[in-house]
Amino acid sequence: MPHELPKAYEPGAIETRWAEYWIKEKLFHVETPAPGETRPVFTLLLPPPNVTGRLHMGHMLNQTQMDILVRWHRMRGFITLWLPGTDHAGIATQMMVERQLAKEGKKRREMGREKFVERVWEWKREYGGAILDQMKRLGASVDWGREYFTMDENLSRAVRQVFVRLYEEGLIYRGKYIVNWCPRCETAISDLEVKHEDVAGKLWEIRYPVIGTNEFITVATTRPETMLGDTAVAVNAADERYTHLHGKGVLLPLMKREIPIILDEIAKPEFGTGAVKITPAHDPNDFEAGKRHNLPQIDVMDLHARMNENAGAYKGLDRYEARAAVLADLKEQGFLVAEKDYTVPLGKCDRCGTVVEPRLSEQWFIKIEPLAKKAIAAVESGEITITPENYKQIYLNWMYNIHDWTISRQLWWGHRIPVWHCGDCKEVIVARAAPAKCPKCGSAKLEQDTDVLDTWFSSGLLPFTTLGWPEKTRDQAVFYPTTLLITAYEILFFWVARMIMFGCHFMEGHEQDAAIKKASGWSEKKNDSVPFRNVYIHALVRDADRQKMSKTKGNVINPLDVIDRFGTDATRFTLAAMAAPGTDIAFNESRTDGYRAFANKIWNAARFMFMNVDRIAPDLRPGGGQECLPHTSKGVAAFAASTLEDRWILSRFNRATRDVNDAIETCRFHEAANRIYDFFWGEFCDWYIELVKPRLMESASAETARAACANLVNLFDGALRLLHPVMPFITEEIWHAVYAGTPPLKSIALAAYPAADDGQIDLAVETQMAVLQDLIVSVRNLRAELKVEPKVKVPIQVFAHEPEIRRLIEDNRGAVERLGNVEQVVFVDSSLAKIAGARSTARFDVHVVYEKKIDVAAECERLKKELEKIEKEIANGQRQLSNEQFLAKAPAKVVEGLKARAEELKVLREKTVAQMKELGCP
RNA sequence: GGGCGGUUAGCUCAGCUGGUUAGAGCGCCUGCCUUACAAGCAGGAGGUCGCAGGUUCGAGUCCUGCACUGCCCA
Repeated sequence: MPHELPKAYEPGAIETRWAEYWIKEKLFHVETPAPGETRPVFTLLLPPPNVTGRLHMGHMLNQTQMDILVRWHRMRGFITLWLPGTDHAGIATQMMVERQLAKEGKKRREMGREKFVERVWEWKREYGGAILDQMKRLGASVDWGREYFTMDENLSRAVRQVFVRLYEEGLIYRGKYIVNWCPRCETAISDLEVKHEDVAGKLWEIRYPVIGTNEFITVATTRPETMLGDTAVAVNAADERYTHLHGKGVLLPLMKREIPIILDEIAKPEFGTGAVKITPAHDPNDFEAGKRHNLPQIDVMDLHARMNENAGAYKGLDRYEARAAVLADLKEQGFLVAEKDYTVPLGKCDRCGTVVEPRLSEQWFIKIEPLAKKAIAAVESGEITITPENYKQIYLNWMYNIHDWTISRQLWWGHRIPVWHCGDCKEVIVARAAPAKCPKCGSAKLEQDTDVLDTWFSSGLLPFTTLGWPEKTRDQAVFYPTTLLITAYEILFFWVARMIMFGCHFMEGHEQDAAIKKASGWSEKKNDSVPFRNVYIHALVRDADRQKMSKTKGNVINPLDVIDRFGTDATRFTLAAMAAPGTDIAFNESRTDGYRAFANKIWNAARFMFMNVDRIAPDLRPGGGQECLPHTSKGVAAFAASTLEDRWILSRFNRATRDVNDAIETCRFHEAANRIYDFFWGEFCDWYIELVKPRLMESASAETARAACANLVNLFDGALRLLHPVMPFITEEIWHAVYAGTPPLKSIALAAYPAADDGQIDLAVETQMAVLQDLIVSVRNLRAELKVEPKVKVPIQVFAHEPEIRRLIEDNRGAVERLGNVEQVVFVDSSLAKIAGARSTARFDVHVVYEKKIDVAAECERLKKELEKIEKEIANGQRQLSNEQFLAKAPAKVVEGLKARAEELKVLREKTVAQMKELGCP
């Protein structure tokens, strides 16, 4: 196959083609491993995107990181399972479909539950796969054969099972409490779904007449409309201002209702007037106070937060209209004492932004404490690790202060609560399947509870329900606990914490297949009930100005747009390279543009390689496929290092390999990405390819050329595999081309990931190469300074301090001449430091022989600066070396290093001073 | 009110357990179409690491306080 690659890399077509290929070939499908399997396992659950969702940058970051880890493990020979799916997203989906209906002039309630739910399913079938289709563009190597949806029958069955078991264990209860009620969504929501916000508001002081006196008691409130439901006024027992009113009552204005003055801690003497109104049906604190004092609960609003019949004359008004009306009436009747500016904390519905109304209603709750206990233990004991570590404390703090969880939602879309109510005897029946008749009275008049469960209730179960629970399956034995969970901080409580609680509870006693557990490196873990061994929390993606992306601000960056412009690989690389743990990512397109250039660089390096292969050895293949498999091979086995640059690049490759593996292992994606970038561009392209060129030229012998070509191909193959997890598309494309379209495996994704061979790391060679690089850079630098015409080759003089340095330069004079644009290298026997326009290092002096006069003033300026730097460093070093404490306490390595450096600095100073003198610098 | 972060080059960010000379990308300046790549090559300028103390032989890195800034929770 001739390797005719276009001159510039065009990601679009290539990426689409491979994305389709990977799916069509089912490359990432994992069959259930049979008993006796001894390979290690890596399991990852994709945080299920919301079925109504569209891919955003957060997803892309999340999935890029997961895909890097997944591909890396797969290439290292792990049985690697990445489970994709979507979440039914109760409120969001229902809202979406209601909006669709509204356009047709239809209403949910007119339609009826059954028809509505059918309509949602239709919607789901039509649009629900959008986000997963978008994911395919990213190259996420998930097992599409195991895709799930939280409303699937098997997962729904598991949800019912969980509900019933928790109920039987006394961990689910039903009761009338104050909950967060969204009047727009017409449902209760959990604490976590309420977003708090401070807004400018008012504090009103209202006076209530004390019965049997001429006095008034003044209360302060931010919500005057709720006074219609007041059932007491509270004062603090210790507050002497009110001692004389103990035991008395007040006449509630507007309602003309007699209510008591009670003594309760809820009244803080230092706050406002020290007296507070108590509205048990509309405030969580008042609700508790009401219970303490056996107060009636008067609900004055309906589910739309409109005033109801208990609100007397205000019936039918919206809560804010009622507020205005109440205030006007109070003012008119002389009860309004004051109106002050005040910052009011408001709770808003996370989903729709409506101000939440604390509402008294009957709901289902989970008694969370027993579950939380196990979830705390799992993290405290280290059975689950959380990275970065500060999130561990955040998680624990939340767990310690956890409240019971409202799990019922007044929605139609979701898992309907498996509870039936007997129409005759009012018996409550909790069952896995619909009962035919009431077990208590035998009545057949049974009606299922109308509520559904919080979406997070079902997603909290996914780590085990996706593996077949409640059946005991082989999949569970192999893949549970999952290895890792990668997610954003935002859902640490919503999802991560709940998975831990449910996992530790329902999988208690579970044991992972012992051989696989050992092979995977988890022998030391004692608890196999946890849903995952590790949690990695990644940062938020913000816009280039560090602003949080939001639709209202209009600063949302659509990853697919970025992909269209720069390619998936470049976008993935950007996210990887910027993903330092713990800091948010300010997504900057200029970065992506830079990484597109990187892809282009790789592309052109490949073109260079192919150009030579086609000419010199068209039959050449990397190591006969040796490096592809097995997964235990190390280094670049087929590389024949015959020259300095060969030994150098081999050493650098192994070093990079080692660093990259370490970095990925610990989720330091930015380090992995940068390391590969530096190696590929800064070492392989900038130096190795340039150095190897002479051996590939027509003038070289066929044998030499073929050997050089083979090295190039083998190294390139290794570099592609090293890069593959981060840039899967371009690496796949070139890899297939390297094998002329007939690779030993279906995909580079199945080839072995490079492992470092310490035997191929050679520090001495790296040092030698550094000297040569230093020399070449010095020459280029001098040429630029002397303004030598770019095309003119000039001779250089070199003085080497030591014979071995001289030998090194002699042996590689060709390289110096080529890369330094040098006509001839002439060695001299004494220092050149004094010569104007020479460069000196501790190992050599170099002088570019060229007539043009140098700019003395500029050169003096440069030397002066350099001398200052040297002097400063010398002073620093001397201070330390003359300090006995330092000599005694610092590690020998540091002291020796400093001494050696001091020697070098001395030489450098002498040379610099000499040169300045020679130039006649002031 | 409680908790957690951040402040390093013009911009966006690295800098792991304190150790010789603080790095990258982009941008900027100079010069090059050197037959892989102008999405490129070569060279260069640019930082008292927010401020003030402290610990240490040694601090961008650890501790305390302050300033500014962001986020989460109630």
